Amino acid sequence: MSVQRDPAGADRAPAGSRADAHPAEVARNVPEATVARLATYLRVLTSYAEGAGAIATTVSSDELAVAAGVNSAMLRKDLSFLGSYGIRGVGYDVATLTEEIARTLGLTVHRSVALIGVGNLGLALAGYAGFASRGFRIAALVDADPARVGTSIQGMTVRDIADLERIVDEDNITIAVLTTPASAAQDICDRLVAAGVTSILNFAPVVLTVPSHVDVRKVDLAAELQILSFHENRKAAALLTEAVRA
Amino acid sequence: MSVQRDPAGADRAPAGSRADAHPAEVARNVPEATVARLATYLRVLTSYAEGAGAIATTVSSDELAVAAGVNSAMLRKDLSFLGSYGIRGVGYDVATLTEEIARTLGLTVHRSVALIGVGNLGLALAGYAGFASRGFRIAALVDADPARVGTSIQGMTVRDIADLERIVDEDNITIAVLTTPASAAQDICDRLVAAGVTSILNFAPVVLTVPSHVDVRKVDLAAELQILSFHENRKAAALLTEAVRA
DNA sequence: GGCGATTTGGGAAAGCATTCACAAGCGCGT
DNA sequence: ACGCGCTTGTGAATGCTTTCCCAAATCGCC
Repeated sequence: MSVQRDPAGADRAPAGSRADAHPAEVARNVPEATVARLATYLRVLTSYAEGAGAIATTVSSDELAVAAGVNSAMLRKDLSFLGSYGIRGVGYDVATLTEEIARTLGLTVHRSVALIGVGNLGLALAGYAGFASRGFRIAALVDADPARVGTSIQGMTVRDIADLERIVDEDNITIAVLTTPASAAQDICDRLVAAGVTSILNFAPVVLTVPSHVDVRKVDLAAELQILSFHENRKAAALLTEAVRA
Repeated sequence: MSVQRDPAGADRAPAGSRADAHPAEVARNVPEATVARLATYLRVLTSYAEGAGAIATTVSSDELAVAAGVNSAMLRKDLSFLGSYGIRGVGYDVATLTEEIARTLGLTVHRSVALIGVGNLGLALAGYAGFASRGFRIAALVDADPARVGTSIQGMTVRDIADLERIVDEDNITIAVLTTPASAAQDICDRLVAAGVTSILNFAPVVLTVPSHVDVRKVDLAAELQILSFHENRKAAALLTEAVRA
C-alpha cells in the first residue's frame, strides 16, 4: 500500500535520474505494484527453503504463484524486472531467487528502524516476531510519556522524544515507524525528516505532509475494516436484488 | 475471486449482477481504489465537522483533496461514483457528504466484529480507539491459549476458540480480524468461513485460501517495511550514480 | 544427437486508474 | 435580470497493471 501510498499511491521521483542501469546492480525501475508483491514471494520462498524440507531446490512460476495467491503470468513478469534468473523448462532456483529478491528489496543492507510511540500498538510492534525474522531490527524505542521513558521493553530502554534528533543521528536511523496519537504525528514526522529519516511507516490516522524525497506508507486499520464493510454491504445488496427478482 | 488484495487487488464480480441502480440505494459499482480512499475522506470530513469548529458547513473538492492528500480531480471523480452531492460554485455540504460516504461504506448498518488471537497485536487492536470511534465495535475476543481464555480485556471476556462456531452464530459475526500465528491462520479461517463469516482482515503472514464469496484483506507489517527498504535502496543508488557522474 | 514435454521471458492486447481540461451550473453583487 | 467568478461533474487522454499468448530455451529420454 498505501502512499502516501495507501491503496495505491504514486510519487514519482520528479527529477530525471533515468538510472541508466550501467552500474552493475542498480535495480531496474521496478513498478510499485511489483515491489509490493516481491515481499510476499520472498516470504513464500523462505518457507519453501526451510519448511518443506529443502527437498525442492527449484520451483516453477506456477507453484510459486499458487502459493503467493497470484496469477503465474504476473509472477513471471514481476520476476523479469529483476533480471533473468529462471531456467526455461525447469523453473527458478530457490536460493538464487531468494537472494535476488532480497537484494532488490535492499534487505542485504542493514537499516536501523526506530519505533516512535510505545502505546498498545507500539508495544505489539516492538515484540512482533515478523520484523526480526524478516530482516528488521528495531534499533530504538521512543516515547513522550515520562511514565514510559526509561522503562525496559523487549530488552530495550524506552528513550525520550526530546532526544529524538540525537537518537536518529547516533543510531543512523533511516526508517521510522510512527504509532503516536494523530495529534502528535505531523509534528514528530517533521522532526524525523529534519533529522534525516527518509522513510516512514505511519499508523496514525492522519495524512502526513513530507518533502518529496521522503517515502511514507500509511497503515490505516479502521479504513481496512471500512473497506470490508463496503463489500459486506455490496454482498447484502446483491442478495437482496436477487431475492426481489425471484 | 478469492483474491487477497494486499496493495492493490481487483476482483470484479464476474457474474452479471449489473445492479441496475433501480432499487434505491444500491451502491453503483464503485472502483476498488475509490473505496479505499473513501475511508480517508470520511475521516477528514469527520474531523472537519467536530474539530475546526463546525464553522464551515461546506467544503470544496480542493480543500478536501489537500486534506486527504490526493488530487482534486481524483477526489471529484471518486465522489461522483456516489452520485451528485456537490453544488457547483459552492462545494459539498459536509454533513450530507459524510452521511453519503458512510452509507456507501455500509457504516450505517451495525456489523459485529470478532477478534481472533489475543496476543500482543490482538491486545493492541482490542484497545484501538480508532475502531470504536469509526463505527466498529469488537463483539468478541477469542483465543486458543487456556491461560488467556476467561481473562478480561477492555471489559470483555476472552472466549475459547473451541466455541468459535457458536460465537459466530450467536453474535451474528460477519467480519473477523485474524491475529493468530501463521500456522493456525488457514485452519481458523476455514472454520470462520464455514460458520458464516464473509469478511476477514488478516494480520497473519500467510496467503489465505477462501471461497469466492468471502473477502480477505491482508495487512503484512513486515512487507510494509520491506517496501520502504526498497525505496531506501533506490534512493541510495540514485545518490551513488549521481556522485559517479560528478 | 534429436524429439517431445516443460517452462520461462516478454511483446501485445485488454483492463483500470489517474489526470487533464472544460462545459455546465450556481450564487452573489450590482 | 444579468454577468462574473467559482466549483462541480465528466468525457477524453494518458499512464500503469494485468492478462494473454507464443517463441525460445532447457531437460530427459530414446
